[in-house]
Amino acid sequence: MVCGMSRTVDHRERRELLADAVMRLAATRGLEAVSLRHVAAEAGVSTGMVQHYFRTKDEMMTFALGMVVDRIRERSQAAAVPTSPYRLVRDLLLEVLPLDETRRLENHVVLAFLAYAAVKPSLASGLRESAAQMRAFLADQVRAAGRDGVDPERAAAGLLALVDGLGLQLLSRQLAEEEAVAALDAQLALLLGPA
Amino acid sequence: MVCGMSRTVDHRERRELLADAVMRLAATRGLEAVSLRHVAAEAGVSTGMVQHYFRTKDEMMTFALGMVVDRIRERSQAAAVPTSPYRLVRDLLLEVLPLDETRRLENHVVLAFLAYAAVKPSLASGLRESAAQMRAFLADQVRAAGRDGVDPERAAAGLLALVDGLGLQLLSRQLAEEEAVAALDAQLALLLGPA
DNA sequence: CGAGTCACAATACAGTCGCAATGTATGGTC
DNA sequence: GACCATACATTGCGACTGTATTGTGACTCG
Repeated sequence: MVCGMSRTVDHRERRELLADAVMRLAATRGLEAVSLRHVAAEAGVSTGMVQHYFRTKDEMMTFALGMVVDRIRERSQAAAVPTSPYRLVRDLLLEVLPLDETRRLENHVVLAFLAYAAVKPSLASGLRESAAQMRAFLADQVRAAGRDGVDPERAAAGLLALVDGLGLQLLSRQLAEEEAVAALDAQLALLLGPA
Repeated sequence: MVCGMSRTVDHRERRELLADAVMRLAATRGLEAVSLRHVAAEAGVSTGMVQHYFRTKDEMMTFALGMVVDRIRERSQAAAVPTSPYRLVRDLLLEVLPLDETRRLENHVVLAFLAYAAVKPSLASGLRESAAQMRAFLADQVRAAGRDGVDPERAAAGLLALVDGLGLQLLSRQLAEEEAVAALDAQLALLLGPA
């Protein structure tokens, strides 16, 4: 081999395997339960291997968070089939809400990291960028809907906040899934018309 | 003294002193930095004293969270001067948002505990109860406003979610304070009329 | 066919954790 | 003044943490 890549194993793949273990641990037992040994046990490998692929715990955490964020983003984009702005926005936001077990897991992880990122600003940048991206997209769609009397930027920010809050309440079981969807639909009807 | 109260010191007061230290630590360095020793150091006392007033760390955490929730609730009630439903709701929700440093601190703590409570359900009950209480109040006010076409329960849930999300984005500096207030006002105008 | 790099495993280490046990000083009760 | 519960302070312990170090096969390259 000429390039400096690894010889027989796929680094990325291994790191994602470990990050999956991080995610499961964080979601089921909290971020504080995420230690190198626990991650290794959860993934069924030795702690030495974890250290081999992540030189430090911070590196592991950052990678895991990035992976979760990427997955959410990818799934959101996959759900965005170009129909009406209304459907586009609705599908996108529904994809972000924790309405099934895997998304609950992911949102759980994001929440844990969000609380953690308030202390470690290096983690927050990824979150912020991803949110800004989605806000811009939402604003475009609201603008395309062309309802007069609504400021697209403002509406997008409001929608994003609403979805964040709904996700929060879904995670803590304060809201049933239908209620959350209904609340979102009501808001969409107000902003984008009853179409 | 006849009653079984403590002799010279006020238990409640001491516990609140320690819980204040917990809150400062949680807000500035994260929940994971909250240890008996750190709390003791932050409060300027010995770790033995912390143990004297809280038999276990869990007890300390639960008390601290309850204290924060109570403070937020008390301040909200204090802000509720009976004028129009619109003003009532607006003042209440504005009081919940992290718009100054102390409220940032408190919201920060609530967020940290919220992430933690997903794992320890015993902590979540207090949060849930407090939220349900506020939701009922909001629904009453929306009903009193009597805008037709809006379901009060649904609108209250939506408002609560919106405020939660706005708080989240304020904490992570994704939103400026004026933007958050503007988003809230826009939503209130939609729900309660432009009054 | 050495030489070397990669992928991992195992262990050691210094530090911190929650918690329990113990010591002591101080006030109230009789 | 004897007695005792309260209010701390101190110390120690076992478990656990992240990280550094070292060892060991396997595979590649010259």
